[in-house]
Amino acid sequence: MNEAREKKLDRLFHALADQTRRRILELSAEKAVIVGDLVREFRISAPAITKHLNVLESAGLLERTKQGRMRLCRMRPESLKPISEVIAHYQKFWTANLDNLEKFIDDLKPSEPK
Amino acid sequence: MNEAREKKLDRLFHALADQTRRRILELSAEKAVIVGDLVREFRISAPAITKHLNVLESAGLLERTKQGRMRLCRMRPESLKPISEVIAHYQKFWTANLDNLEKFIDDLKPSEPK
DNA sequence: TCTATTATTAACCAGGTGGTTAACAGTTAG
DNA sequence: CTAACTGTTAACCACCTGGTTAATAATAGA
Repeated sequence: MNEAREKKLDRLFHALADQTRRRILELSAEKAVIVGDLVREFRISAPAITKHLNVLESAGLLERTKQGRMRLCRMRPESLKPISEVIAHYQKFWTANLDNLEKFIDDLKPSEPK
Repeated sequence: MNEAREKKLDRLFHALADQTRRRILELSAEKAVIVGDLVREFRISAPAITKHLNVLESAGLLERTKQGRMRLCRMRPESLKPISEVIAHYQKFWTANLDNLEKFIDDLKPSEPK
């Protein structure tokens, strides 16, 4: 019943419970993206985008930096760790696909440090 | 842009974005639990619990069965798979802790089939 | 059958969410 | 300095959320 952690999870799950926000994360995961590009990508107003960015930022999922008169956004993937832990906690109840997961992890490894 | 899948993710993430609902899942993950016990566990009214159960059920996270005049609830852990996939998609961006994750998976395995 | 128990539905309420338009602020370029 | 561009803030709106109490439905037990 760690209250702070529970509130953080509230913010994380809520931030992810929206298609537009998940899309923003996807677009900003690999490289920083300009806010204006997001406004052009989605068919909603600039203030609406700003609000989504605020939600994502206050959940810790994204960080914004200034660059000239433009703002850059970049997802912080490691912010998903708490959710990953929650999910992992329940995976033991559906262990049927455990081998698949293990294989997936192996595929993920870039290369053996040897 | 699979619309149905995105809506399912909306419902899943939204259902999880509440401490009470996450707690209900925790309580009902290992064994079915009686609705009345949930009402007693939390300090909110019975109708409030019913609403939470509706949210969880419509997200596919929980199923209810009748037993006499009582209702039993049980979490469906495999319903978390879609979220697990989303998270896994981003884990490659925080591969620093990949070894820890791998170790975690190994710990999870009940025993080597040998 | 009549009563008590268990849970849901109905009706309502305060507060939050996601969208809008209009106004503002900061930065770059002429 | 002035004008244009980029993004945020302010004010507003319809709708949803999570809670309440009161009424209802369904089952069990006397």
